[in-house]
This record gives sequence, structure tokens and C-alpha cells, in this order.
Amino acid sequence: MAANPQESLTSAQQELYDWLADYIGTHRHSPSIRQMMQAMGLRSPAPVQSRLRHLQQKGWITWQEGQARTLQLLGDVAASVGIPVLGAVAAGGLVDTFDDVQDHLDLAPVLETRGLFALTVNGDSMVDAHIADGDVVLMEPVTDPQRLRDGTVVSALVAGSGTTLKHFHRQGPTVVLEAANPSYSPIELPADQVQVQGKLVAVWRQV
Amino acid sequence: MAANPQESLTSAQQELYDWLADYIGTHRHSPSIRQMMQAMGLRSPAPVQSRLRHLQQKGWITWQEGQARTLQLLGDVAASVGIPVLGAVAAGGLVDTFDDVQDHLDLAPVLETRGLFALTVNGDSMVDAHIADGDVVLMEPVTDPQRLRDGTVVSALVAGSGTTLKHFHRQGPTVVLEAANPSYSPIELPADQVQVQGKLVAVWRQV
DNA sequence: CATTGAACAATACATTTGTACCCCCTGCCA
DNA sequence: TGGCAGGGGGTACAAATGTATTGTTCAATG
Repeated sequence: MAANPQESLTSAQQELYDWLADYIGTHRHSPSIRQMMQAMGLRSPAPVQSRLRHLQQKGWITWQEGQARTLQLLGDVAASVGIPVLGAVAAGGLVDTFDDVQDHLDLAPVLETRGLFALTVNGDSMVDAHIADGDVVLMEPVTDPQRLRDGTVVSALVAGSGTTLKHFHRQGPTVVLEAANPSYSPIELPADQVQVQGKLVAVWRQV
Repeated sequence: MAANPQESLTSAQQELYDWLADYIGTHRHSPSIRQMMQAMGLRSPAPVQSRLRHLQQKGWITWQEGQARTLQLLGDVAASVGIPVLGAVAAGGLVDTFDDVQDHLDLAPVLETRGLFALTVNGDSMVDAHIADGDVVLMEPVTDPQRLRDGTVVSALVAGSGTTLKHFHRQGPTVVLEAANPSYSPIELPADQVQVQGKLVAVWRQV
């Protein structure tokens, strides 16, 4: 990956981040703050806390506060799974030849998102959204359905019925689940009978 | 889960190990004993301690005692990037609720294939194959176009023109590149003017 | 000069976490 | 019948760990 989306670091922050990348790469688990303290040659946990806070604010790391050793690196150094994107390919017309790498498709950030789950698609109600029967959809758990953008593709549990993959709309007290296929009519239900489980993150179709 | 060289496990031990593999694959860090306790539906940490002790004695796991969340799996499952596939989701009808993991979407084998590359799709000539404008297609390099199955989706370099994504057909000495959209007519060319670069492995659409 | 932010020290505190006991029950087997 | 191992419940405790607070120092900045 070319440039980092993250903000630049001070030397002290960089030092900690590099050591973390090395430690996690070797041990396969995060060190504790006091271990970081020792490795940095410090005699107090406060500087480490400070550096970690800055690293998090700048988008380099994340962790579950209150829990031990749950730190995760977000940068591209974190053994990311990169696939070179060579260029655009066509449809209809023809696109120029490509020789060099233009970008990197970095799946690691997606895969590292906590709680991500997958569903196999069954049926054709979403074909107009280019989600076909047999596809696997990657979903991110939704905790607050109120914040969903209108039209988001979600998997929803309908009380007493089952789970379905649809476009999500909210109309006052009711919820509308709309298919992407004219053969299916929208389902309109009271909000309390629909439990949104996750929103669509990616479509995966292995040939 | 794949066979392991280690000693066999009791069902309770296997249950814990499987859950650990799933958890670590998803969260990228070890759970605490009390988290395992909850996941196993237990109300006391002692049974978990017991299972862990047995798993260690039989060579399935290892950890640094006295330190939090340092558990590591020793089986071959350890390194895989797994996303739990929770079940099928609907279309049209509604599918039953899902509770437990049915399978694992293991992306590691795909990503590790040497030489895999990606292309961003430009245009709508493949919409009927559910490949939309803006999608990223993962391609596997093709060394021997003679062995391609008829109808495979390939990216092909047309002499003097550019690269395109189409269904691949061979008709004697000529090659036919067929779009998946009735608005586009098939392109028929002498075989030596078409160079197949890769075949479609997966479609990736990040929302 | 004063202000600000990063870095560091020292200490204290609450929570998380591993671990060690105690007990019970069940199935298996000599 | 008894012994034994695995599985489970309950509880307690000490260590590990994250977090907060109060200072000090230093460099950069206006």
C-alpha cells in the first residue's frame, strides 16, 4: 500500500508502534502495557498510555479498553493481505493495457473488523443489486439500527419468520424491507418485529 | 476441522478447541477463561481450566501461564483467516433463524495463491453475470488458455485495443469474447490476436 | 515571555484474570 | 463394590493489568 491513510507519528510513537508490530508478529498476541514499558526502557506506565492514546487517535491501533492484551494494529505493516490491483478492465469498450500496479486491494482491514460474519445467499431477490444466488455476503453486526442509512442492504430477522437480505427503509414507526427484484413486493412491518442483524460490507463470489 | 497429529479429544474438549479457533480467527487475540466459560454455557471457571489443561497435555494448545490472554493454538488451523458463515439468508422467502456457525469462509487459501491479481471493473457489459461497474474482480493468471473451460470469465488483452472482461469461447481457430449484457455483441477474433491474462476467481464488492 | 503538547516518573486504585481450593455427579472398569 | 477420570458448580485469592492522578521536564511556538 502506498501512503498511509494515518497521520504521521512522533519518533516515540513510531518506536512503540514498530516494537508492537515486531512483538505481535513474533508472539501472536499483544503485550501488556507494562511489557511495553520495559521494552521502551521506561519506569512508569503513563508514557505508554500516552503513546497508545495518540496511536489510537491517529488511527494506527485499536483495542478493547478494560480488557487485557486486546490491542490490534491497523497499519499496513500488520502483515496485511494485499493483492495488487493492476488497473481497470473493461466492459463494453476496451481499456488500455496495464503494466504496473496502480493500487493494492487490502483485505486485512475488512477481515480484522471485529465480529464480522458471513451469510450465504439463498434465492434471487437481490439480483438487481448484483447479489446472486449462492454468493457469500460479508456482514458487519449492527448495534444501532437507528443510524442506518436509508436503503442500506441488511440482514434482518423478522419475528416468527426468519432471516432475509433486503434494502432497509424506515417510514415512521414501520420498517420496509425491499427486495432488489421487481418480482418481490416490499415487506412492511412494525419496527419492533424486525431485528436488524448486520449490514452488508462486501459481496464475495468464489467461482 | 482438519485432522491434527495430536491426541484425540473428548467432545467437551473438542467443543472448546473449535470455539477457540473460531474466536481467535475472528478477533485475532485469545479470549479470557471467563469468556470461554460463558461461551461454553458454564457457570464456573473450573471446567474450563480442566479442559485447557487437557488440551495442553495433548499438545493442542500452549500459553504463558500467569499472563492474560496469551493462549495459542498449535493445530494447523492456527493461521487461517476465518469468518464464520452463520447460515443462509434469504431472498424472496424467509430462511430459518441461525444460531450457530455452519461453516467457515476461509479466505487464506485464495489470498495465498501466488500471482493472484485484481482488476477494477469499468462498465456494465458483465451485469448479467452479476459483475457491476466498480466491482473488483480477483483474477488468477492463466498460462495455458487451451485448458480453459468454455464460458469462463477471463480478462483478455486484444491486440492493439486493450483489456476486457468477458466470457471466453473458442470456435476452432477463432476466439469469441462474449459480454453478459445483450446490449453488447460478441467479439470474434483470430486466436493469435487475443491474449488471455487471467480467469475470474472471485468478485469483491466493498460497500 | 507564556503557552502548549509530548514525554516521563511515581503512585494509587479498580478491574480483569489466572489459579487454587472445596464440593458434587456420572460413567467406566477392575 | 471401590477407584478413577472427566465434567461441572461455587468460591476465594493473588497476580496481572488497565486506568487515573499529580507532578516535572523539555521543545516548539506565538
